[in-house]
Amino acid sequence: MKITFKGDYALKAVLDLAMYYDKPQSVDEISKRQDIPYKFLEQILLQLKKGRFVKSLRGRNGGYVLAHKPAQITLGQIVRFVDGPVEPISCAFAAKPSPCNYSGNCVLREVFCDIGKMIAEKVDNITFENLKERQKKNIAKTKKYLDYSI
Amino acid sequence: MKITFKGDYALKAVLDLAMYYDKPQSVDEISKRQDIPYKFLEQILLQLKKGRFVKSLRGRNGGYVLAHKPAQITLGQIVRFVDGPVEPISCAFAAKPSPCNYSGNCVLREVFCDIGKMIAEKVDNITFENLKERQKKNIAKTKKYLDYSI
DNA sequence: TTAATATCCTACTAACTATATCGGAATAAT
DNA sequence: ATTATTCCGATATAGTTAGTAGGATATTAA
Ligand code: FES
Ligand code: FES
Repeated sequence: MKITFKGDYALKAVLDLAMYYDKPQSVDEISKRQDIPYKFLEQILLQLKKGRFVKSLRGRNGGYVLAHKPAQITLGQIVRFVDGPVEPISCAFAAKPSPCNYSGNCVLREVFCDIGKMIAEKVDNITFENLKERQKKNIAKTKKYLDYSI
Repeated sequence: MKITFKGDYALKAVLDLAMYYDKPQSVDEISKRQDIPYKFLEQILLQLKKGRFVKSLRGRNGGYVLAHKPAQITLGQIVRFVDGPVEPISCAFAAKPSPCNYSGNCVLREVFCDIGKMIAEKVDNITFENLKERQKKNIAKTKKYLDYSI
């Protein structure tokens, strides 16, 4: 699993939409809050829309909303959709593995598959509801710290 | 962690040298046994030599040998040396992390770091002695199967 | 001594990927 | 009509990947 800037931006955008679940957020708002280049984010959200992770509302006061509840979207889904398989090498892909010649008993493959499964289990068990809650706690903690320091 | 062809080839080459620990193996032999393009492998072995993972013997009857015992070389060392950090994104690099603006309390970073540590722990605890033993068992198993099927 | 067999070294290339930017069309609210 | 927004396709630029090419240098066997 290599997470590119694009993938990272996508995760941030989805998390942002999870935090503001109730009303549509414009590309501009997300872009500024998450510090993502506007035009790049535009592309990414369009892609996420094609993947049915978000919905859009066009025209004035438009923007994006999540297509599902945060608890129903996992980190793994977004990462796979934007950055491809989470396994470290193609012979270990869960979906469409392409092993080398010694395929059958390649020890490296066994190791790569182990690692792939570990990663998959992790990312498939983290939802954006989880992330949202953790984010809220982090913000509260920072606020507390700031309150004390003033 | 994304393992490239180059990284995969490097691992195969080192494992091959671990299997034939006693005498030097030429690029040609390794290339044929492991099905790696000759010229590419040449480059890779030179790089591994710079990294002090292998030693070379020049001239006729020359070749490469491991610079250390298989038990002292880990999967992680080779992967890092050839393909870079095993963490999935730069803000989670153990060596030189470069976090985003919300650095301090970025939940995504926490997750990425968790995953990075998982991967690191795995690859740092697999030595080429381990791999060699597993490989031998696999070969024995295949042989047994072939013996029965004849 | 010479031929054969090796490693060593630098440079080159073609295809692909990453990270955007640009310019405008379509849509909807005010 | 004006303004704010999404939508869409093209372009750009730099870096990475997966090699290949051509020769220099070292060692040894005949
Ligand atoms: S099957 Fe992946 S390295 Fe052999
Ligand atoms: S620090 Fe890596 S995404 Fe925020």
